[in-house]
Amino acid sequence: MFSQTVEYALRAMIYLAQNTESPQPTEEIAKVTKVPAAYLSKVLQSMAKSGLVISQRGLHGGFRLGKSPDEVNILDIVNSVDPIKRIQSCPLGLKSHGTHLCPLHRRMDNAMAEVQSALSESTLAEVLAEPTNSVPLIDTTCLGDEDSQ
Amino acid sequence: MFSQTVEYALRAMIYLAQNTESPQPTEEIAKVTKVPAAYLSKVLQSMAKSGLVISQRGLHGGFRLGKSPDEVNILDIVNSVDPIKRIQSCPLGLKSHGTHLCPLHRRMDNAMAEVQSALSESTLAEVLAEPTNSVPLIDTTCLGDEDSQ
DNA sequence: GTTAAACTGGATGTCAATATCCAATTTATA
DNA sequence: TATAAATTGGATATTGACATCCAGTTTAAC
Repeated sequence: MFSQTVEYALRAMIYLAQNTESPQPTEEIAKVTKVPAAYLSKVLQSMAKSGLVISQRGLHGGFRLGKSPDEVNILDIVNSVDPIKRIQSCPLGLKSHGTHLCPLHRRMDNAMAEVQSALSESTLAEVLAEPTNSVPLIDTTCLGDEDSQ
Repeated sequence: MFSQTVEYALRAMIYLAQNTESPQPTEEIAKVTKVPAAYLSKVLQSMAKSGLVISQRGLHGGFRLGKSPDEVNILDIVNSVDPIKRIQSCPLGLKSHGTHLCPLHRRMDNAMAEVQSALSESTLAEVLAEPTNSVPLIDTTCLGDEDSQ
């Protein structure tokens, strides 16, 4: 459903939203998010091109968010690395269908529209503010939370 | 979002729902659905294993629906060839998260749940019964429907 | 300026999804 | 029972997603 690349991009963005005080080097992000560092580098470059993150070269460089966490929603991240392609016209190229999708493709496209809608409703800030025992990227087993679900 | 294989499977099932009087050979289905015949053969085999279609070898053989069109929904078809994998537990393997997904993965999984829900609401029969100028697989440009949208 | 940390871009490798081909088998019918 | 139509299963390409590697460039700090 969602590509591995999307999953990696989301993790990296969460990490950067949790660490805004200074640029975070790829190696550090990779370690915490458990993403292959060399590949994460490409994903971050891709997100830098769309302005989701800002890169800083050189000593003490790394990546930081390009926007405030409350200005970035999940769909922005997904679309940055692996855009959801809506069905714009008949996949069979039937001329009489054109942009007026048949009931089958209308339903498939509606499903994708629902995904877009759902993902666009949550910002990074909201995801991180939600009260929970499962904080994204953070393993609390070492913190003695035996009462958690 | 959805694989090419899913698109092919849906087209084939629509075709079989439109032609229930006799088994339809792969070549014929491929021609109408514009799917590579050799590949469609594999897709049909896959759907035969899950009972969505029934194969008949030999002269006048081919494929026919394994169930009535009103007993097959779109999700059944999608799951038959390319199952939607829900997020069952933390993709990072964080023990403290386990099956209690963090807000990020909860939202991604909810989006997938919405897709499942949307796709499960339409049967083949409903898709084909819906009044429209764009009948699935059928190109009406030759029929003089100049008033269509 | 030198150095070490860090990103950049290109080349390359790996693997699963997509796609093709064909010999073997099945089967209706003449 | 001979034949032609059709699926079956295996082998084999092709392509794009995922992943790795490295030489080159940038930059903070000494």
